[in-house]
Amino acid sequence: MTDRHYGVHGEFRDLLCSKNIKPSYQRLLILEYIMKNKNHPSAEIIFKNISRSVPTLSRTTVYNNLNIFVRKGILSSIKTNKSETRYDIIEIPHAHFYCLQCKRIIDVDLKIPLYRKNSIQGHKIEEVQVQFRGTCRNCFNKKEKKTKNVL
Amino acid sequence: MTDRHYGVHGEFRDLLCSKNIKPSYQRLLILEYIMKNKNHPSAEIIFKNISRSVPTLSRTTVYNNLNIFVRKGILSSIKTNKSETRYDIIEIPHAHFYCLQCKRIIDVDLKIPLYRKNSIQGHKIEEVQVQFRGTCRNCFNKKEKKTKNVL
DNA sequence: GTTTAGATTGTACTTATTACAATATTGTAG
DNA sequence: CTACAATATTGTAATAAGTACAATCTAAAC
Ligand SMILES: [Mn+2]
Ligand SMILES: [Mn+2]
Ligand SMILES: [Zn+2]
Ligand SMILES: [Zn+2]
Repeated sequence: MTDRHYGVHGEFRDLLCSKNIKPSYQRLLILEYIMKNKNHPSAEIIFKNISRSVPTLSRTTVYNNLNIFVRKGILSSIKTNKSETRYDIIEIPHAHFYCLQCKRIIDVDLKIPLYRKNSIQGHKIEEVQVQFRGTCRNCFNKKEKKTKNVL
Repeated sequence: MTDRHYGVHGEFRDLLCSKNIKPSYQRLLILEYIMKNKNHPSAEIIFKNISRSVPTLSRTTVYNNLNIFVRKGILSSIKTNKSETRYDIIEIPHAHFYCLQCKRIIDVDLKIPLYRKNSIQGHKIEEVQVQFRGTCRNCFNKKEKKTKNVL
């Protein structure tokens, strides 16, 4: 909105410009949110959090811009068990662990040659997603404790 | 429905029984469809195809039973770019290629040690999904042809 | 300051899926 | 065989995530 505000987001501003996306106020806020909260948020979570400080924000704006960011290769969209889409910054390739209990998506560093292939069995690869599903460390420990208490 | 019909599906019948699922007429048809059409169908596709011969079939039955099959470990649910869930038999582990053009999900044989791990970084793994996205061989060739014609 | 392209907003709509209650089918015990 | 209980199926209504679209707003170029 103001020049001062834009100044604060210099880094994100440059990223958007480099991808030919006009760095609007809302776009910067959305990008900033994802960059600073690397927890693979959904559109709804992003909307709720930003609209606390910007009550005029529209859900449509969030959806629109997330789609633009994905198309332009800034974000990747992650689908889990549930029906909602979640978002992650595209930077160094990594895998994800989706916890069926707490619904968190946890980064998993995994060095596999897969990420470098640009075609497989004749099909042209644009993106690779490796997703584990199960019970995360936290939830597993909690369950263990409960079991012990019962004994 | 009839004993005769059950007989035809002996193999699928046994599979369901072994998982403690009652082998109802509808369940056998759904399982049979997925087993015989290994093209990762959606609930809607399964519904449309089976209801051609069984017009009384309800969408809810299809959804219910697909969910049961997933919970019991007979099927895995695959999420793509689009919002619909697609289904695959759990047998030998393999990866998938999702074509962004024709929306087909193509099996990719990929021998990676990943499949055998049962935990990663302390998180308990129940399932691994490797999904490539891009343009499949078919669609890529079609595009090539078009480009040639233009020249 | 006007113009104009593009961004945002709010509402209505779509699509996939689930909740739920009524009905139907099955398997079992008398 | 018949009655009963347990489970499955069905149809409708509801939900949830996301998209279409038209009106309004913004910004930056002239
Ligand atoms: Mn991540
Ligand atoms: Mn497959
Ligand atoms: Zn967890
Ligand atoms: Zn294709």
